[in-house]
Amino acid sequence: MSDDSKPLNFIEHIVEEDLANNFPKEHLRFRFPPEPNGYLHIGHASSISLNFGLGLRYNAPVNLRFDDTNPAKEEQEFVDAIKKDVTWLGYEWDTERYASDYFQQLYDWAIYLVKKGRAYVDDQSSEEMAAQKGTPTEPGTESPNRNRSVEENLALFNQMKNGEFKEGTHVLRAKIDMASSNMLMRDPIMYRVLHKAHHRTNTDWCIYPMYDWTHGESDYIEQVSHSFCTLEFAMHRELYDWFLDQVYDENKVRPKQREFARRNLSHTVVSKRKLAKLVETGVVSSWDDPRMPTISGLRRRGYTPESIRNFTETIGIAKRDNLIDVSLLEFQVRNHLNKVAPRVMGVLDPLKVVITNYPEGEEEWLDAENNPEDESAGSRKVPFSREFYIEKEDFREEANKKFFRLKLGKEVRLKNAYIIKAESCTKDTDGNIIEVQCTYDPKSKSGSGTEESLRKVKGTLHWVSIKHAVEAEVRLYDRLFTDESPDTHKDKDFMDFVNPDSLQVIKGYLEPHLKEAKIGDRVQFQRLGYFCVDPDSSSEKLVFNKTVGLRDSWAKIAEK
RNA sequence: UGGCCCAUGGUGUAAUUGGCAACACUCCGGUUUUUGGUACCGUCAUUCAAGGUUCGAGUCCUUGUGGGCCAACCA
Repeated sequence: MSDDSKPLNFIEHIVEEDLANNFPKEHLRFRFPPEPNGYLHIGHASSISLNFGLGLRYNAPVNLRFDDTNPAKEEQEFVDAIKKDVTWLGYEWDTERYASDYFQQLYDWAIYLVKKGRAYVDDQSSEEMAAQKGTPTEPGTESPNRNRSVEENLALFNQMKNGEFKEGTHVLRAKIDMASSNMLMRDPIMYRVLHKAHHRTNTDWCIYPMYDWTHGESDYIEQVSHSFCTLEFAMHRELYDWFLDQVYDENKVRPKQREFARRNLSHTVVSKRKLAKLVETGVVSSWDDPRMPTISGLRRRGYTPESIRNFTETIGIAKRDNLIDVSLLEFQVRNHLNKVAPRVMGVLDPLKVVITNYPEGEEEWLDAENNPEDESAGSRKVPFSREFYIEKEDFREEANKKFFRLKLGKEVRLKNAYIIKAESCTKDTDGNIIEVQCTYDPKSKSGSGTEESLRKVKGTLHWVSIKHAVEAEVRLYDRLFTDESPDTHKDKDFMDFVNPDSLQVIKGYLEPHLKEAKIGDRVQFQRLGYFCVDPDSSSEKLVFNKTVGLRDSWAKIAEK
């Protein structure tokens, strides 16, 4: 089911071309193949929506395959996290596969290659082999073990398998071409000895297949028609094809590897190794710290699956190097949250206001619209009283005409409430304003329909009645790195660019019904931004994360 | 010194495969607004350079220039 309303990316063009050349549509099959050695990040989101998107587009199955060939780095914890993230993003895989499911088949094929004289056991040190490998400009030299007899190779490989050798002493290599201009073709390693327990096969094996030997054959076993990976694997394609040639049966689908450019997001890093370092060094609290570009971090930050999917869709996929500005990502959350997040009022930097002509002890519950973008969201009641908070930055003793907020002698509308006028203010001994005294127009109540209520005043402020306010911890986030591309500097480490002020924890005062907010709830604090309830939150202590601010054109005017 | 890949506004992608350079974001300017939000309108590139083929080139060819990748018992 192809959707022609949108232009195709180059990957889709490849599939379309194959279809046009009579590749049977029902043989289309894709896969998303993460290594379970860390958490998924925003870069993976692109690969996920590419592969699963293709599945949806052509109604073809997509496997979730764990590339688990290195027990030294992989853990069940990561398998679970990856499954959770893919599901959360809204995709369904056809079958859950593991490269480790194919260890026996891979081993049998390896024996077959040995028998064909296409693979041999090498017992040199890695240093020796590296020296023989040559350089990109000079051909390598052949290993003295390259021409062992089949019998000897079989025997040695069997000993490797049976655990008779120590790690690092023996490998199985493909016999290809030590003079190839492609370094990967210079007799690459297929198996190494690793006396480590695997998270799924435990100690069944002590030899483990390398990526190149595993990946293409796994695609072949699963009959994946198109195997998409990132550009750094482009050189691997020749090897991928060579390994396939060894076992390929004409009657089966032959997987095709093609490469696309990894997506780079500005002001962050997307490499598991670097993300792991941020966690290990305590720069962030965990893999799901809301500042992390991981899927779990974005989830905790308040991002929606829709916004991430829309992001990957709009940035597309291509082959050139890129540095995607975070503003493209932020736009997508704002865009989605604008439609679905209930509006509430919260004051994060409080300044007390007293309405001198409002009866002491009185309170009234005013109607407040939950979402102007969505009438079905209904309304709620918000308590109003003589004393309330506004944001400090919303009051100035005096200011120019561009300042639409509260200033002495001028009027402003309190959202969903009354028009008030600032009469005077009091300061502490340091000269800081600590309270503003106002009068209000009792006939100006929002929604009352009176002439006064319809008066236009330039500014509208959010507020929270002090007596009714609920307190909450609010965590504000800034970009994790001060540089837009922290890991591309040859002379500096990415850790040098860590933003020391990426987290700010403050106390906020919220309208009372937020006491009922549940973990994961997303709201808009009007005029401030989108926030969500953090998992650290409890009935005793509310904790909110700031997802993203609203567009703020006042900030730009104020700068001038 | 070898091989492979890439080059379109500030950012990311398109361009019916040789036929008027489009979309989204950002920026700037404006309209609407009981969120300085949203929505809406408008401004912002002749496609890295130089040649060539062609009636016609972002698209094909050549040569440059610039960038990325390749020598882990990682994936």
